[in-house]
Amino acid sequence: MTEKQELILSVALNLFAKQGFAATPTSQIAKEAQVSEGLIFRHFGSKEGLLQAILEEGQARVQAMVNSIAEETDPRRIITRVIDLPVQLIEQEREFWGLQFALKYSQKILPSKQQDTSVIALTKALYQAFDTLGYDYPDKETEFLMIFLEGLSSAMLTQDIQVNSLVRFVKVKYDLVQAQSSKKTQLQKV
Amino acid sequence: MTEKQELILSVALNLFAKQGFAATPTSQIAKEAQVSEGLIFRHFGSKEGLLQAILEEGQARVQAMVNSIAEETDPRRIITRVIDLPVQLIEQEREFWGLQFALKYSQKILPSKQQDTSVIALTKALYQAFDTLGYDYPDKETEFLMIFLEGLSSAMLTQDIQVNSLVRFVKVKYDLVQAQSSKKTQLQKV
Amino acid sequence: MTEKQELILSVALNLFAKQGFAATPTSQIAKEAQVSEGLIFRHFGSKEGLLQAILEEGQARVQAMVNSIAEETDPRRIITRVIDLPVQLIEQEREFWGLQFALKYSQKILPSKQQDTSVIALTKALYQAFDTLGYDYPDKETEFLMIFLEGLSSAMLTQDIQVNSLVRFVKVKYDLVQAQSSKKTQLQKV
Amino acid sequence: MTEKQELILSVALNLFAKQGFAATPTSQIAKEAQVSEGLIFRHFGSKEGLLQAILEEGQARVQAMVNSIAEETDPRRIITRVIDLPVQLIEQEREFWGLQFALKYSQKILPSKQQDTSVIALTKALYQAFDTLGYDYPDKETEFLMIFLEGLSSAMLTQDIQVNSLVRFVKVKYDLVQAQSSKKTQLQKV
DNA sequence: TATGAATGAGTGTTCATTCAT
DNA sequence: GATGAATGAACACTCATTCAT
Repeated sequence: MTEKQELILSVALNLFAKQGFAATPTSQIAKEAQVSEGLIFRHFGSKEGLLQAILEEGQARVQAMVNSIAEETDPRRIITRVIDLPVQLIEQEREFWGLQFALKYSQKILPSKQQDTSVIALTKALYQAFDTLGYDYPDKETEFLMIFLEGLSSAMLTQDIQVNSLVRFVKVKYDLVQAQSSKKTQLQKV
Repeated sequence: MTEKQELILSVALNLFAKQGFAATPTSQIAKEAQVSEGLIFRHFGSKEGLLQAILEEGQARVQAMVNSIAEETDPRRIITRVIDLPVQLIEQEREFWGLQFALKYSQKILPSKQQDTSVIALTKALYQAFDTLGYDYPDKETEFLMIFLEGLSSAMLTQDIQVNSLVRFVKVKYDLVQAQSSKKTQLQKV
Repeated sequence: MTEKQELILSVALNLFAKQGFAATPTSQIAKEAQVSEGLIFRHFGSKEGLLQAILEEGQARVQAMVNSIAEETDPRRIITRVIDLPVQLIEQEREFWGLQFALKYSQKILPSKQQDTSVIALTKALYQAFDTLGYDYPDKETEFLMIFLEGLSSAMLTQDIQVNSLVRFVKVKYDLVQAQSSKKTQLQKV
Repeated sequence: MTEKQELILSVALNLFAKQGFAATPTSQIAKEAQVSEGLIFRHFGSKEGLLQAILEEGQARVQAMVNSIAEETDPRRIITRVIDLPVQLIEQEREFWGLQFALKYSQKILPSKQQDTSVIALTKALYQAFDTLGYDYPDKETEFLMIFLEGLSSAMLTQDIQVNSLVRFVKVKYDLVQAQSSKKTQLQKV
């Protein structure tokens, strides 16, 4: 991966995230990266190929974090880290994840099996954690949490929310940290 | 709103949902609606105007349901109906909501104040419900549930999930229905 | 076929014949026809489609002449008219035939069954003429003449030849006209 | 002419013949010859220069054969060999001649004086042969035969014809071989 | 109201050619 | 000699939009 290739990738991610994939002409990428337009096609074959390269680079980083979580043994720690994951990812690479979400609904991308792999690994780890902790419906519990986290990611990207206090609130729900007050919630462990 | 206008709107929604807004040429809409391309512009001014019209028509229907929920007085009933709302909406108008989600991330959305209005009304209703029921952090509880429901909507649109059992699971968590088994969950009411 | 369509067709034939199909950009056709480039694609779908339209228009005219020959009954008259055909065609529409020949070798065109049809009809008519006249190998005789005429067409398009005297010479060979001198050729009727 | 130069020439001839000159990118030639694209330009200066080199190499081979014919003294033998020439050339180097014909009509040809030279030499030899044999219009006779042979070459390249029997038929016409049957043709020696 | 011919700015992509190494 | 990254000028084609009828 040459220097210019990295440059193109980074400029393209910027623009795709800001303007959307379809709305970003390759000519603009070339201009802002100060390379010829042809170079994009020499290296990535097509605009779509460029997008793939961006996604693959990002997915590699996700996979590393997911693997690290899957290796944990303490169930509480697994759940905690899964809850923290979207916040970390999005804070580190907000643009990448904005693009990722935009693509999910745009009929453009078959989510590159790697993403599926991450999600599956995460799901499995969560399930075992809930199971170990004696939750009665660990599968539903897992599904519930995963869906919430998808919503959370989406909200972080599109709204102004106070993530930290919300995350803490969730962790209290799952008994991962002490509530600051002594009061209990009414939410039940099903 | 003449017959042809309705026809254009309906064909356009179909195509936008299936192919995406940017990827659907007005020529295709015209052909499938069997009207001339010029007519679209005479009626809706621009392609963007056509999109607005679709969105507004849909929002009107949402607003009606939201208002009906906001008029409820029983807090449990409010929460129940809020939880049921996304399922109802998406089952009734899956195409419309697919488009709505696609737009949300596509930098395209001029968020049509009406949508905000609905969300605000819903948020307020939920907050009062949780407050009435004595939840300690009704604001966080509201935020949590709203975000979960956003995730749920998204999951319904992009994955194959068993909504009914999941929704029931959630309702048990919020003590809105009896758990089928006698077991309790570990989730705490914060 | 609107006025502008005809205009495009005629300008395109001019340019294709002069510069070759591949070497003529649609932008140049548009500019010289003083229409927008998009109009070419609206009417003919693609550059290739434009070429097809040109060829079909020309083939229609050929077919008419061929049919007229095929209806002749006098064998001498048939042969005479077949010999005269390339000269007439090329003198009338030199550009069209230049294009036609260029295409034949350019791997671009499958010669549009209509052309085959004309050739077959001509071949059949010639065969019957030679047969009627008692030639021993009317099939070979036909093949020989057809191939000569192809060479003649080619020569008319690429060289400066005195067609008239050459054609007369050929007609004498086939005993269709009187030799101007009394001498005989040595060419044999096989 | 190094080994790599020959390799490039041969690959390029293959591709030009198969796909046409304009439709063959230098990148493809480089890839199939397993050399860098730059090397083509170092050796041949330009794509056009590459074509010239191919053409010249081929012409050299033609010239040799033509010279050999021109040195014949027996007029019958000259005519025979001229008739056989296209068959031999095309059977030996079909690709080269396919390219040659394609170029002839493609407005591309800078007719490489060498080709003219061959044709002129052939024409002169034929003329003398016909003259010696007492043909009344040796010039017309020559022109006629040359044009037929051009048609024959073209037909060999574009159609499926039985060349051998046709060539034999022609030779009988010119009284160069005995007809297989005893019948005579009606073709006259003008 | 309704048509559809016409526009023109833009899009992704190709390709012969150059040049630093 | 040989490479391959890099260029930039084209190219075919698309599409939202306009307008005369």
